[in-house]
Parts: sequence; structure tokens; C-alpha cells
Amino acid sequence: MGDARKQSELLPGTLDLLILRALVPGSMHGYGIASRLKQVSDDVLQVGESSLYPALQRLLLNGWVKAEWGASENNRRARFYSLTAAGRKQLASEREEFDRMVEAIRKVLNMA
Amino acid sequence: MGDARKQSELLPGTLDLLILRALVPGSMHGYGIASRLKQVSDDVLQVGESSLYPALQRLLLNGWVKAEWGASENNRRARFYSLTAAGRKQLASEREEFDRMVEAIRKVLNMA
DNA sequence: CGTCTCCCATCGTCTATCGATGGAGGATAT
DNA sequence: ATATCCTCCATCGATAGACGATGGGAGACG
Repeated sequence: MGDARKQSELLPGTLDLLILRALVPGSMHGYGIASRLKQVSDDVLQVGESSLYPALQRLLLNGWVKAEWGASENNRRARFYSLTAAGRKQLASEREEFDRMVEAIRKVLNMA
Repeated sequence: MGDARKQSELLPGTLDLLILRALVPGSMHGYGIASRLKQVSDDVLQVGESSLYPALQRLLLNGWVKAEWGASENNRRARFYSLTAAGRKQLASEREEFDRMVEAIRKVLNMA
């Protein structure tokens, strides 16, 4: 009873931003990206694989990340994604836009 | 060319929150809500009528706002929306969830 | 060998935002 | 008085993004 409906583990529209940001320190495979986001956000951001991989395809298509096959730490086959120059630009742009939006929403939430 | 694509004037998933918050000071008609959001946010949040009215229907259906016909300041026919008790609860809940999300995203954006 | 975990990926559904469009009615000006 | 503008309501169709369910291959480990 009274369970707060949790329909989304994510703020829609921010997934690309999060993934791009996660790749800044270096290339990672998909599973690792999801784990990292969950860890850094203290379990708040839980990106399902069915959200993650479509997003990665999107990013690839737009030329914001590139991918190459390699072996994971545990010697398993994995696809490593990394930022392109365009990806870094996009990241900066999306970050600005996000800040702009959050700031605007804050103004509304705090208005008289 | 190279025009920064602006696909959304809003952070998806935050419109209900914004509308509910706008109604806290008192009842308003739809057009007024949109104007107020735009004004308070310094023109950042531009809610189109085709986003606004479906959202209001949603809120009505969920019992978070109620509506009654009246006359606007300029003596025009208008529908005034106002918060219900459930709406106030929902507002508090959505606000918490929003803060939680933004905080989590911040952690990611600022990580090593 | 059987099972677990890692890691990839797709399909179908659902929900939400948005562009386009339409209309009623008071206000304003010519 | 009538044309036109602005306010305010509302719906429809397209598009996009997140999610649940599902499936599979390939090391690791008992």
C-alpha cells in the first residue's frame, strides 16, 4: 500500500549524457558502463541493458563513440566503447543544456 | 548547417512536476500556467499547448488537479485548474524524486 | 558436464513531447 | 459593423526514448 510508483530509474533524456561522461576516463564495455553508473550514483541510476544497448547504437550512429572488440578483464569477449572528438563536443553541449534545464526548473520550484 | 539541434524545450518527465508546482499559489488557467513557467524560468521552459493540455488531462485523470470553468482576467471563458490534496502529495513526491535523480547525475558528472 | 556469471543484442510496448491544426469568443481598430 | 487579432481551449499523428522480456555465446568453476 502507498508504494511510491517508481516508473523510471532514469531521468529520460539524460542517458546519452551519462554514457558519454562515463567514457571520459577511458574506453569501457557496456556492462561495465552500467555497473559504473550504478556504483557512482549509489544505486540510484540503474540502467537496464535494454536501455543501454540501444543508446550505444544511437551514439555509434551519430559518431560520438566508436567501438572495437577486445577481451575483458576476465578474459571474456567484449566490445569496448570510447569517445570520439565529436563525442567530447557533444558531451560538453549536453552537459550545458542539462545544467540550463535544471537551473530553470529550480527557479520554478523555488518561486513564490 | 551545424545548427545545434534543439529537440526539446523541456526535460522529459518533469512537466507534471512543473505544472503542479505552478498551481501552488492558487488556481490558474492553462495558458496562464505556460506563460508563468516561461516567465519564471527566464524563457528557458517553453511549454507548447500540445504538451500542456495532454498533461493537464493526465493530472485530472489521476485526481491531482481539479478544474472548473470561469472567466479570465480579460473577461474570457477559461478553465481554472487547482491542486487537490492528492496533488499536493504527488508534488512533494515528484520533487523528492527529481532532487534524488539530479543529485545522482551530478555525482556521475563530477566523478573522477 | 552442468551451471553461473559476464556480456552482447533485439523486439514489442508504452508513455511523453511536439508540430500542425482547428475553433470559439472577447477586444480593438478602421 | 465587420474584419482581424489575441486569448484560451483542445485533438491528432508522428517521433523518440526507456523498459520488460527474451535469447544466446563463452569463460569460470564445482
